[in-house]
Amino acid sequence: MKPLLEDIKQELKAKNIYLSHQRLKVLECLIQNHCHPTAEELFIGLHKDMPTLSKTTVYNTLRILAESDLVRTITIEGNESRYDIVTGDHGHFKCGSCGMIFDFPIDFDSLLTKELIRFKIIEKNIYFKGLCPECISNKQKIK
Amino acid sequence: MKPLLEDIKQELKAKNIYLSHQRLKVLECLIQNHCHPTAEELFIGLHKDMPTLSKTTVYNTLRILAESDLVRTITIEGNESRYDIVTGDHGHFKCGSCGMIFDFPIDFDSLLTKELIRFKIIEKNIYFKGLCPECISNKQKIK
DNA sequence: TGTAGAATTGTAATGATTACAATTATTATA
DNA sequence: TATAATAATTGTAATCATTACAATTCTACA
Ligand SMILES: [Mn+2]
Ligand SMILES: [Mn+2]
Ligand SMILES: [Zn+2]
Ligand SMILES: [Zn+2]
Repeated sequence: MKPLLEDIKQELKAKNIYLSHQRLKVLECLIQNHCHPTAEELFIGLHKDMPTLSKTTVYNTLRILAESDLVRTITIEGNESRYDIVTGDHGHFKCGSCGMIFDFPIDFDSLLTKELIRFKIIEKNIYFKGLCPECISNKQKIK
Repeated sequence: MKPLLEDIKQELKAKNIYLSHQRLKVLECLIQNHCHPTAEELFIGLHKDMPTLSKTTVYNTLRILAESDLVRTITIEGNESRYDIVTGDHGHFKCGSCGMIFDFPIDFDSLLTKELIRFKIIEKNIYFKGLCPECISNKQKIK
């Protein structure tokens, strides 16, 4: 599940991708924050300790990591991409009230219907929208 | 599954949404083309017969229809929204070679894990990416 | 140490979508 | 039917995430 930085470093070396200071910081941030941040959020968080960091570098790094399958790009909203260091199959739930994104497990085998038998599946994505338990109970209180 | 224009007209009337000429044409186009078009594609297709049509109207119409749950917004790529007149639960497969988007059935009950038991699910989305049978066989020929 | 190649940076460009104000169409009312 | 109020459409400008690009800086290797 949760990947270790050391393992990722190994994979990067194996794929001949140079691990610069900036790239390392982006990776660390993704590993520590499983909140599926946007590029902007990553930039803001990293910029505090790295005032010279460029937003372009954040985007470049995320693209390289995604192309190497070390990061998964999540598109839920259409006007923003989010990034997930957990690349294994799992679903995402976005709460429409607080905006939080939750992971949940998925049995992908049960999804493979006969209609897809002749298709080659490379990437699988599932996301739900609705209300998280916290926000549901908050609404109850207001009533 | 495939909705009829008459049924949609009824629903619009029930929801007090005025069915203008432009909105009707957008709906007709979505019903006739199950290719999950973008707003741009809809605009180009409709503009031939309706030179006065504005792209803003296409966007406005799609937003209203989506808010009324008569159209489903599909975000697969992140830099473009696509629209589907079929609002019932089903999955989408996008071929990375030809770009076509295919529908496939989904057993959503099998997705409801205990982790989501306290969440209120309002919208469910599944999309896969990969290669369609046609493009797979085309690759074989090249070899 | 010098140099070629790669990474980073800052800025400008792109492109989808939205905001807005003016115009046009529809509906309700007299 | 004429009039006024309301709603929809249109064209243009603005927004905002992302990308392109050229200049600068860094890294690895001889
Ligand atoms: Mn996740
Ligand atoms: Mn569909
Ligand atoms: Zn919530
Ligand atoms: Zn294909």
